[in-house]
Amino acid sequence: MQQAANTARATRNPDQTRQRILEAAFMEIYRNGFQGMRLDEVLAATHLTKGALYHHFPNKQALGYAVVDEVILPMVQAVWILPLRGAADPLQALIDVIEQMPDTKPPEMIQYGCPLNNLAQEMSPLDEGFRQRLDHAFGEWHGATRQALQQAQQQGLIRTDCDCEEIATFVMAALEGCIGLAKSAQSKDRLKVCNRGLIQFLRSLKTH
Amino acid sequence: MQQAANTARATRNPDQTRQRILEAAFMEIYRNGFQGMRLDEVLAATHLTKGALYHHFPNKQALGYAVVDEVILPMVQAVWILPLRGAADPLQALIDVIEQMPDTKPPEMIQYGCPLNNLAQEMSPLDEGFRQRLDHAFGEWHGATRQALQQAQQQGLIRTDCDCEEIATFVMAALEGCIGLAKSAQSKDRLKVCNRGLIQFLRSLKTH
DNA sequence: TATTCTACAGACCAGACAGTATGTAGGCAA
DNA sequence: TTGCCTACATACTGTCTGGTCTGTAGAATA
Repeated sequence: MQQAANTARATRNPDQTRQRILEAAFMEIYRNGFQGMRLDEVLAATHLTKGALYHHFPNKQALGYAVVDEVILPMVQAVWILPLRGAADPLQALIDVIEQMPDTKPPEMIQYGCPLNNLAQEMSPLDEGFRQRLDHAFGEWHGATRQALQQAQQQGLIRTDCDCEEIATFVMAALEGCIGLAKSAQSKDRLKVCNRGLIQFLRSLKTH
Repeated sequence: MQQAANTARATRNPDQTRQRILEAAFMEIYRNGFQGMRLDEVLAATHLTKGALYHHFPNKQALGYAVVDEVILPMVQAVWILPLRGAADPLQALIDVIEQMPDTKPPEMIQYGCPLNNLAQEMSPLDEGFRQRLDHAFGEWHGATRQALQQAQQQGLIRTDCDCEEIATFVMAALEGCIGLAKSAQSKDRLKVCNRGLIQFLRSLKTH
């Protein structure tokens, strides 16, 4: 039995359909994790059906991979990488991004944490495909942070004995830790307190 | 139909049976997350059956709660809290615990991360019962860390302008972040690099 | 206009999985 | 010894879920 389904179907737009699926899948993964994501929920959110989903993606895993590549990775670039580009004072730019985070992205960030880290923590030990994609995103982020630190170092803003590579790694880890702890407490205050510790660390790198 | 099951069944020991279930459930949760844990796998690991499990626990959720209270919480105390008790130099004791971590607890810690944080990240937004129990564990840990810092402060080992409460929170967050990043990379080296950053921060608190 | 292909719709299926219902053997009390 | 309760074993069920299969309307093509 076949009816006209949802009365008015706009002219075909497969790219947009695919994008809608990706975004709905992202939200489901963000809220429930990849294993917790139900394809039926994604379809309900998009008002699509199995046919559409399996036309665009061969299976659940491929959908998950696409969410990482096409949603999460660009998100990381927008939030953590672009704001550092071409900053006059790279160290201050980094501090600013961290300081403003609690207020620029609530309340989802507090409630559900960091999409990148969530998925990395869940899937890294279970699926090498996920791990590599997520680790690649961390790599991009790390590169941008390291570059900002190195520029600050060249400008004489931070001490010359700082290992920017190492510090960039630690900054990423600390940031994810702060977000994670705030999520555990479901408290924006916790995030602010935690971030203050990180900022204190960054300031301790400054040449006095 | 009833047979003697596994030939020799030791005399009844319900407490031990319960403990075996708890430990197997912990391992399953540790590896796959709570949502990913399959009761059948727990039973296979313990060579028990549904009857035993549902005799000791009313449902999967209750089993999860018990794992937090009776396995994970004691584990946190053993790893992060007891080593700080009664240390002559509390700051150094803290640094030691962090520094030795990569070598005292591999390779599971690298592969699967921190049981406490894993579960907190997965379940905090989804189940308030989990969240409260896990947040309580973080609270215990935080208290011990703060106390160590305050003692160090009273001993004149770290600066008086340090907010020990705040720093303890950040130290926990940074540690979980380091472990998480190492897990994402599946690399012990990453953990060492990351921890070095944290230790650098702790040393920066010292009175010079 | 006829044909073909794309982009879906919707019914269906098989396996997995939490939970239940029932039965029973061992130990303890009386 | 009898009766009872605890500590399990085992078969079973309902539901959820990823995935498949078939069908079809619109657009492109010839």
